[in-house]
Amino acid sequence: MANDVTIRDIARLSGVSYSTVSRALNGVGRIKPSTRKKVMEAASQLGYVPNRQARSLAGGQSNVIGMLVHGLDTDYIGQILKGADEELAQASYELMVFTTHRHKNKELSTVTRLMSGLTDGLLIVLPEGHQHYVKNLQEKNLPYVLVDTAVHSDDEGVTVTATNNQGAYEATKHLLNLGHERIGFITGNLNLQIAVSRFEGYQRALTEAGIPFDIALIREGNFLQPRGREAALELLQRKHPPSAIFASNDVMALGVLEAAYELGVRVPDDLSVVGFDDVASAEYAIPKLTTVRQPIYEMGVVAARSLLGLLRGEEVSSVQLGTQLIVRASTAPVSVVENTKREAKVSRDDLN
Amino acid sequence: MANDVTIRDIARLSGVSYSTVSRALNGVGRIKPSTRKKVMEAASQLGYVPNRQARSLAGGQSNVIGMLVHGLDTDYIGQILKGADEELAQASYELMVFTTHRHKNKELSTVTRLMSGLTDGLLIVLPEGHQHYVKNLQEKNLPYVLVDTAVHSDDEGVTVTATNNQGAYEATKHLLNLGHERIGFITGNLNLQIAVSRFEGYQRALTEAGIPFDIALIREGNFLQPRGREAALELLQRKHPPSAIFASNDVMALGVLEAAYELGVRVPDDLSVVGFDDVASAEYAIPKLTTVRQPIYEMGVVAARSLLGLLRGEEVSSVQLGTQLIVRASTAPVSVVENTKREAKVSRDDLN
DNA sequence: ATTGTATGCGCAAACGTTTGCGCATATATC
DNA sequence: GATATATGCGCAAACGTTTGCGCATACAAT
Repeated sequence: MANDVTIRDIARLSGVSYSTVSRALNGVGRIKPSTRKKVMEAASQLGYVPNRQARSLAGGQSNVIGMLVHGLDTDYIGQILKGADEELAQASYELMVFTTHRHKNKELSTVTRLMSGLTDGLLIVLPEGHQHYVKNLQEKNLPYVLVDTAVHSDDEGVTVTATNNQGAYEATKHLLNLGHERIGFITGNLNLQIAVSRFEGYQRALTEAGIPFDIALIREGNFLQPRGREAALELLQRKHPPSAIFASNDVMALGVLEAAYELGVRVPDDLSVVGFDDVASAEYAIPKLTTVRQPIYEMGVVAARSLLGLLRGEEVSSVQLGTQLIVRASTAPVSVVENTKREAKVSRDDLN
Repeated sequence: MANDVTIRDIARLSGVSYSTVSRALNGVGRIKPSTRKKVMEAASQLGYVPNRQARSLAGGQSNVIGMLVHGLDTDYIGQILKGADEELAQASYELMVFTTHRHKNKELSTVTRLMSGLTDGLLIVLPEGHQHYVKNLQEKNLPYVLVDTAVHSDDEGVTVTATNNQGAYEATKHLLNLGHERIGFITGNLNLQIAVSRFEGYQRALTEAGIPFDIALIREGNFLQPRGREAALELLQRKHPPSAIFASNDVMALGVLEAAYELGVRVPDDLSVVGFDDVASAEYAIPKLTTVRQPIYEMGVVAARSLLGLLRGEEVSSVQLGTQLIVRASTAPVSVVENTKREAKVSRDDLN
């Protein structure tokens, strides 16, 4: 608020006009290198900090990137934020976080209008409903990148996603390699493309192994822990329970561990459990959770990098980042006892 | 960027001058109620969204609140953010998150200068180093609220904190009531005032119960999980281990659970464990963790509310929010066996 | 030497808003 | 009914920046 140094102050000190100062600072237009140097020195001597509002008002860049998230309560968002933040910092962009739930009752156009001008570009991390924004943003030609969001057609924009299908495939294969044949699966919220992809990866691995897909081993989940617990309770209390459960995310997998603990089912002795994401608590779980690491931090980094590319006017294409199976203590070879028990029961259970 | 509606458009539609529109919108200055109504209607009809940069440039408010955090990787920050965000949303303020680590190499004045103008006020959530900012902000008279930060003198500003001392006191008392007398304690990072407060609360409860403070049961921690595990391993492998361990935060308590698991020490049968914070994973832990719930979400809410008060020019005083003991499954009465074993060994161990 | 062209820089308008000042009208006071 | 006061509104300046345009100057080509 108080006596901040402006480009006029720099102009006075360096003996040029303020428009020259602007050009020197931004490196645009013709300017004599020596003049530029002189101006830059004066600027740093005075400790000049550009006024972002004035800059953006006058049609320049605001050097602020907006990030649209639905809420801030998950570790998942935090990681993406962190990745994006650190990448943007290097390009001296500030990051502004907007939560969308708060605007629920407002018009979408309000949100986008608010942001154009305020921000130079947007990182959109919305599991659903992004379509509503996209059209608006394109009209305003505000550059944006969709993070962890599957799109239906290419012209919805640049996306950064993870190999959900492949990750689930590999996790399932890991269980198959351990000798598991009856593998329970708890889906995510199937409205979300990522949940569908993971489910498909699971099915693909089974098919490839020649194991018939058994609908009785599938439970629909919602990515939340209580549902993971309930689903696991159901699966484990069946006459012929699975020897492994693959949950579509770690939080639900923790619910599976909880259910197993309640029922006295030992993990990994009696039951192998696999999650997805590799959130922090996956490593703190007891036993430590085998999971598919999703490079969420890197997704933030890559998304930021892509957006910066768009801002520079470059051609940017969508990116899919690889997932990685992290084998910890919650998976083990299927026990022989379990195995024979299953063999004996299999005919009866099939009627179920 | 594109044809946004400005106050001049509203002026044209409602047949008044644009300065009248500004006054109507902001509710300042004299204006005829009927005119005001007319303007407001025109504004909403056109879907007007104020241009924040212009507003702030012209000396008005930006309606943006900045939040200063050191990083975004913890659930803890996420909760505060969420609380502040939702409170600010109601007052139609936007929240802009700045991470400070990124500015490490820059001058502090750069950060504060950047923010004045861009933001109307600041929420500062920095466990340490806030002093450097405070002076700068006061000079610029940018209102701010310090969250979860102990200050040394009142004129450092308004703070919102939790009753760390009392919370630790109650947790310790809970263990004492269960019959525990040898209670291990893992401190936080003792550079931080909150860690010191928790330690003092622990000591206060012991003193009050007439139990001598035993330095051998104290381990210095750092609020991180691996250190919690190591500290617990040390304590549990003593000749005469404690029957309970109180860790200064949940993450370290999870480390304690891990250590107990590794050593085959059953929780809560052989060892009671208490944490502090009540982070999400405290409830997912096995067994579910008894902990001191810190109202971090509410701290965000209250901090935002306080800041809004400051912006309105009100007199605002610092707030201390209460903590709450959440008893879950990781604590139990000290076992008789354990008890007798202790009695028998106590003389020998005292030499240690 | 003269013209042409490239280069360097300044002037002023523009971005959308707030707000002090002044003018006109309405209301109150005698 | 004249004067004083309150109220409602418009004008224009200001906030700090970018940028199109135009003017000088330098250098190259003729």
